[in-house]
Amino acid sequence: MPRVTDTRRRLLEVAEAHFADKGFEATSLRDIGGELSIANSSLLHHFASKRKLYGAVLARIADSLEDLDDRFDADCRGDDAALLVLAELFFAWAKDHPRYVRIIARELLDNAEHVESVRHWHLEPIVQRLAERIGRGNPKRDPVVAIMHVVGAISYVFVGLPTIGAMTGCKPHALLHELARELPRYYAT
Amino acid sequence: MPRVTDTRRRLLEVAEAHFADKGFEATSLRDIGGELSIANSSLLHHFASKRKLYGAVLARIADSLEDLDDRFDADCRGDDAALLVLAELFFAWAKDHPRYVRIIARELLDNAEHVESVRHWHLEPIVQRLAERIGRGNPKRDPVVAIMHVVGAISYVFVGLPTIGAMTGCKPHALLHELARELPRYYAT
DNA sequence: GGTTCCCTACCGACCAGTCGGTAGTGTAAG
DNA sequence: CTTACACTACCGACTGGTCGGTAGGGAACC
Repeated sequence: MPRVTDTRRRLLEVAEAHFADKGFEATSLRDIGGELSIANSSLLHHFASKRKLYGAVLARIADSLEDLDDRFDADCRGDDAALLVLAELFFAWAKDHPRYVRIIARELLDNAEHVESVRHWHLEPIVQRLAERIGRGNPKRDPVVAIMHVVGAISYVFVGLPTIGAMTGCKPHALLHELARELPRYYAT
Repeated sequence: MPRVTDTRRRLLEVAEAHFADKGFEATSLRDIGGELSIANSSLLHHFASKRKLYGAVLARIADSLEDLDDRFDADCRGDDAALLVLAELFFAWAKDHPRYVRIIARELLDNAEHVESVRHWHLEPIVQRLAERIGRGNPKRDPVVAIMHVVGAISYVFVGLPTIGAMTGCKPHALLHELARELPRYYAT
């Protein structure tokens, strides 16, 4: 078990930013190391390969997703508006971790590796418990479709925010505020 | 104006598939040409550069988007449920052109170039007319947020379909059918 | 106190391979 | 003869990854 040195932590942070910005393929190890004035050979001393480094980034996302799941469990207790709770919770999570949202979106697009990462994230049980709980509160909606709808709409908005802002002339911050305000209109029981 | 030879058309088709599957960076000209047993230098005879080739793919998407806009104009005449019309129309479009959906999603993620492509697509006036029309029918919703919501949710579902299907054990086709059936629940006035 | 040994962290040089793109040649059709 | 299209043979730039080597800090031994 390797000690988590400071260098390793900083490399992870920089790598996360680059992967979120440009994706796995378009990011070079020299870019990442260069930002911290570290030779790529030194980077490879901390992470055995580019994929391992990427895996470490994905692992942090998985942890954060489990936190989110725990929070949903806590906030949902005795509440039948589970879908709205999920929407508001996921919105807040996306606002806190826009990079994670981007990386997940890229992972969905590069379906070559998605199976691996999905299994690696232990996501199936989370989604299934989610679906079960939401299905209980909203018997008329397909719970899986509802989850996709919530996560998809919110993720897409966060990913496309700068583009959409530039296109419509709206301030990104104002758009986000409006979306948050209107979530009940879409996801109330 | 170059004549649209058959080779050029086929190259465009293959390029589109590769760009949608793996993205711009991860796609090599040799991959594209190889699929048609054409040397990469021959490919570069038809398209002066990789970016130009990608640009040609984007141009086809722009054409298709304008068609979609025209159809929206036609279907919307005298209808105040504009948002639902948009949702159903976009759903059908995405089903017909899943590759386009993926390429647009990638374009949103790689915001380095998005400004260029958005301007290149003449998308601003389309979105603005859309927003105006939808704002008229749904005075209580922010029209821009509503458009993002529709396009985002549907796009994300299409992009993530194989992953989501594998995760939940649902058949992708069934999920799509359910989503289409439930659109009014989310987007009726 | 030295000496020796090992360890982690880091480096520059280098590897084989791939990338987008160029130059020059051949050839079949109009 | 010209034009369009395809080829082979390259090029320089860059990629992830390997290699041998080095600086420095502890710990064990004489």
